[in-house]
Amino acid sequence: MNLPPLVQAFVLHFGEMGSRWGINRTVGQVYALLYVSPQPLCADEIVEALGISRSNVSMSLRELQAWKLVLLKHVPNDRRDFFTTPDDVWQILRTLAEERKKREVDPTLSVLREILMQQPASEAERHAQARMAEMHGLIEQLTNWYDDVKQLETARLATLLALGAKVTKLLETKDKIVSLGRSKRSRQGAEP
Amino acid sequence: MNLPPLVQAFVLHFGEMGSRWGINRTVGQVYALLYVSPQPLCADEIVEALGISRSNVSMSLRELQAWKLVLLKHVPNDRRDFFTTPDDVWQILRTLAEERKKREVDPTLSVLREILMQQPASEAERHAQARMAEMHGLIEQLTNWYDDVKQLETARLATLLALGAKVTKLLETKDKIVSLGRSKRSRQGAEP
DNA sequence: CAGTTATTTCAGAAATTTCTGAAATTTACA
DNA sequence: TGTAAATTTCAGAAATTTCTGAAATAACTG
Repeated sequence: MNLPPLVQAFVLHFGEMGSRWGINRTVGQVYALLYVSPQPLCADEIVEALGISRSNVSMSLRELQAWKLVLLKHVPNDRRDFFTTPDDVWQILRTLAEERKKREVDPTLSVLREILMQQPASEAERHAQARMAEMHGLIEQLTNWYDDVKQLETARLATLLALGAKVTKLLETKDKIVSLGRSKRSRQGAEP
Repeated sequence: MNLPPLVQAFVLHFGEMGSRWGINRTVGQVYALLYVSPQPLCADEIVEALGISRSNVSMSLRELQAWKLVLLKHVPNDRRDFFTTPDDVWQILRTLAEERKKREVDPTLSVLREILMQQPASEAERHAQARMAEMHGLIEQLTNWYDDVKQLETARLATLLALGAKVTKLLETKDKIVSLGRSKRSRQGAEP
């Protein structure tokens, strides 16, 4: 690996973290490298920087593109493919959330729903279904929130984050606001 | 594997999902089994239900206990250890969030901070640092929000979720409320 | 205490994942 | 077109992770 020390530290850390996330080490490193690179890189530059095989780079890039975390760029008068990461970190966060939801949360919800449709054949199954219903309910609440919030522009999202828990305090004392808020949409009772 | 079909479907799905999360298949299955079980199970019951070795069960349980996702229980007049999952799904969510933060987010923040302290030795390093600073800022905003929100009791947390994006809409039109909320900068601020 | 049961540890086997080099395919342009 | 550069594919090698059985340890019981 042939990188400025400071970049190397970052790339190595991302590699480690990658493994914890089911993403593999190399994929994590490639992403990290592109993320901090001042300009798009071509595959051979990645090979050079990380000291891994050309074919491994090809597969890692394909994976990252599937996640929409890395974009193909073309440089004029150069046949090679170049790659970058989107540069708005908030956008990156959105993409990550969306893709993880698609791959992990949605399939889980659909398995749960499927199971919950079935007729329990024993007390054990009845209890299991009740537990799964709790889990299903929780995930549904979370994804409803997510679906609602993901459409906010960055500035508003930042505002919402900054506000944090204070929101509920406000609501408690000022519940006319609640009813005002509820006029638009009706989800779970927000009453104290 | 020797389980009611409906439970088996759930256990298998959790096993699959486990792999995607860096958690291994067996650990996921053990968790799922305990989650839906009407009463605590001992290690041999898990061996029996999942058809895996006793030693594998022992290691999986140890892992789950380290994550605080599984608790040791004792049944009167029985020397064996029994295991359950906490039954409040919201509590489970909190635990999961807390542990993942501890293992993944905190170390990343500290690596980033460390790197950002250093003097860049080139233009490439300078740019890399700027990118890392953006990432650091984003993570910090998210963790601040999380630290704020995690202390809410379940009912309030549910309220906040139900409200979703509507919060920011409210703020826009009624920004005197913002300043009211902001008067107690830190969390927990009890309001008149 | 001796005997019994329960649990953990750990070396190596088995399974899975990752990575590579060579070959095949695609692409661009002369 | 033909050809050379760029990229992808893929079979198997290498590395890593997971799992097991046997042995060690610990915990209880009579």
